Amino acid sequence: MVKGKSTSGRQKIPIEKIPKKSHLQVTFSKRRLGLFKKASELCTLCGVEIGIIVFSPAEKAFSFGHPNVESIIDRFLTRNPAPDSGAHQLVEAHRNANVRDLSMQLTQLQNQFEVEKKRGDDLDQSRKLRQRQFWWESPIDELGLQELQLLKLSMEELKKNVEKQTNKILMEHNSMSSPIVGPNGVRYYDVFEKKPEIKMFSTAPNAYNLHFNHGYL
Amino acid sequence: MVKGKSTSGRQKIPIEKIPKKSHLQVTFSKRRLGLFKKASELCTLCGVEIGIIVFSPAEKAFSFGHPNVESIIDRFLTRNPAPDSGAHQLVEAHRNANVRDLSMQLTQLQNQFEVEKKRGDDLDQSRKLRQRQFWWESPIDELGLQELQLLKLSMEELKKNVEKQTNKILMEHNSMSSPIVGPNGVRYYDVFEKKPEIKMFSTAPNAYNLHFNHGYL
DNA sequence: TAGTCTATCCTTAGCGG
DNA sequence: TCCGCTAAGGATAGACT
Repeated sequence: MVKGKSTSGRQKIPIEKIPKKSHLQVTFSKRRLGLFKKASELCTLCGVEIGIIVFSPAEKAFSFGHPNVESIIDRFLTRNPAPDSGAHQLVEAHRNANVRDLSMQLTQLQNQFEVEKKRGDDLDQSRKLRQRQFWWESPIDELGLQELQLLKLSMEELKKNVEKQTNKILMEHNSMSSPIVGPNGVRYYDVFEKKPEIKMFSTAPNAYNLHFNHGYL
Repeated sequence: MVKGKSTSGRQKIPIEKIPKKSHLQVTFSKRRLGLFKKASELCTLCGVEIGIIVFSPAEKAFSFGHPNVESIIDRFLTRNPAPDSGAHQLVEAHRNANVRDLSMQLTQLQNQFEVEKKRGDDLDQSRKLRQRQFWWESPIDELGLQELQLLKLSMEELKKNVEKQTNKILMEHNSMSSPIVGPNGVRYYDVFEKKPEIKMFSTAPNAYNLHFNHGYL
């Protein structure tokens, strides 16, 4: 879409029953989530316990509770002695215990779920970030001229460095008595118990801010 | 009061427990009222029934309810708008239904959880796989001799290909009338409405099974 | 403890996909 | 239905009263 004034932005609405069903449904969803979010923030900020119950226009029950709705209700009813027989309350309490158990499992699982979801999202995002950052890994025919030229220069630089490194390793080998591939199947690079310590490539000139994985080029 | 920067305006605060008691108290009051106001608006806008219970840090209970908290709680516990006058068995049945609901929610969430966890694990694994597969992206001083030689050959190949591609694009440009950078700030490669269709690098000889991201080298 | 003010930050109405 | 976007309107942290 073109830049200019694409969408309309928020308008003021009077606080009265929304006549249009579809609007009402959307507003209900959004504001219910907003309400629960505010409640959750209040929980975290002030370390308090909150329970919310909402009956939707379609008589469906939504609830929010920290740590869980049942226990809040339980506590509230206990503090406000309801018109109930004492014996009945005992039974009630017992039953609530079961429900509490379930609710607690639920809440706990919800938390784990959030954590896992976030992990997945983070990984996804870092993958996307990586794709943007390492533009030169795109299929070559999708790169532009400027990018190709940059890549070419960087390649030349890198090639020189690789040659240097190769020669260096070869020279080190020539001054050693052990063979490149040992008789026991020892691979040639197993003989480097100490890796060369000079990070030759980290200070390469004309690096053009490209970097291989860890900041080297 | 004078115009110039009299008071400080809202600052962002992290959503975590407020350490300072006095701040916490103020925030609790303000946000509790804000929460109740939001709830009231939701009631009016959508014509729904809401009950909220908040236990303050000082264990004091605050509640909001439309039409009133007790009826909401009752309805929630029984999932039945009718007051439990005599039909205790009915209430019982509804309560059991409530538990069943919870169990179902739990099961459902457990399934979702499994799915999300798997997604996370998969992403993680593919990242690790990628690190093994693209060994040549490791810091250069960690590569062995054979690997370096391989890399060098591949680099020479790649460099040649990049040169070819660059020249091709340059030649295409020279045979066109439009300038590389247009007067309106059109970037040089915007003039390619059709990307070159030949995937020159996908059939490059001596590719040594290396590939850039999508199988090209 | 509660109310006011202001500069920000956050929420969400209206659209579009 | 649910997602995202944009910008107007609303909520609120901090300071003061």
